[in-house]
Amino acid sequence: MKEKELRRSLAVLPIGTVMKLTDLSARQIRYYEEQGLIVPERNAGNRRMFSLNDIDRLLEIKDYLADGINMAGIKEVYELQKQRAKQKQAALARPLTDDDVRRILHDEFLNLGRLQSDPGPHYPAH
DNA sequence: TTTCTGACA
DNA sequence: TGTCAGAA
Repeated sequence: MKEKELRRSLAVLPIGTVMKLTDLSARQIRYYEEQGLIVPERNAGNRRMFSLNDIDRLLEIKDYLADGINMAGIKEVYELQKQRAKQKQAALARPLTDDDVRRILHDEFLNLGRLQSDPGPHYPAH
């Protein structure tokens, strides 16, 4: 089941294709890269080449934005995601304690409410 | 033709 | 975020 992950990580899509697949503008896609939300590879001609994983990532970002979460918030979401990944590795050697799980679920819900974009008086969270 | 970077009436 | 310029 590793071949699949490998294929999804192959950067073979030019930005034009990504635009159609994600319905995002080149401007937005490039901006998200500046913000470190995605890290597409570059080909010989300095052209961005995206993988299927990048597509999923962009669609995910799109959803967060639709839910009223700003760039800073999305960054935090991914930062927490990285921490989550490290914790899983540590979990192999030392299984998560009830306290770990509780703390993870804690800031999980806590964030969604705290990361709402500043100018939005609309709360779809209800 | 497509994409890249930088800049802003 | 859109959009234009100038280059590759």
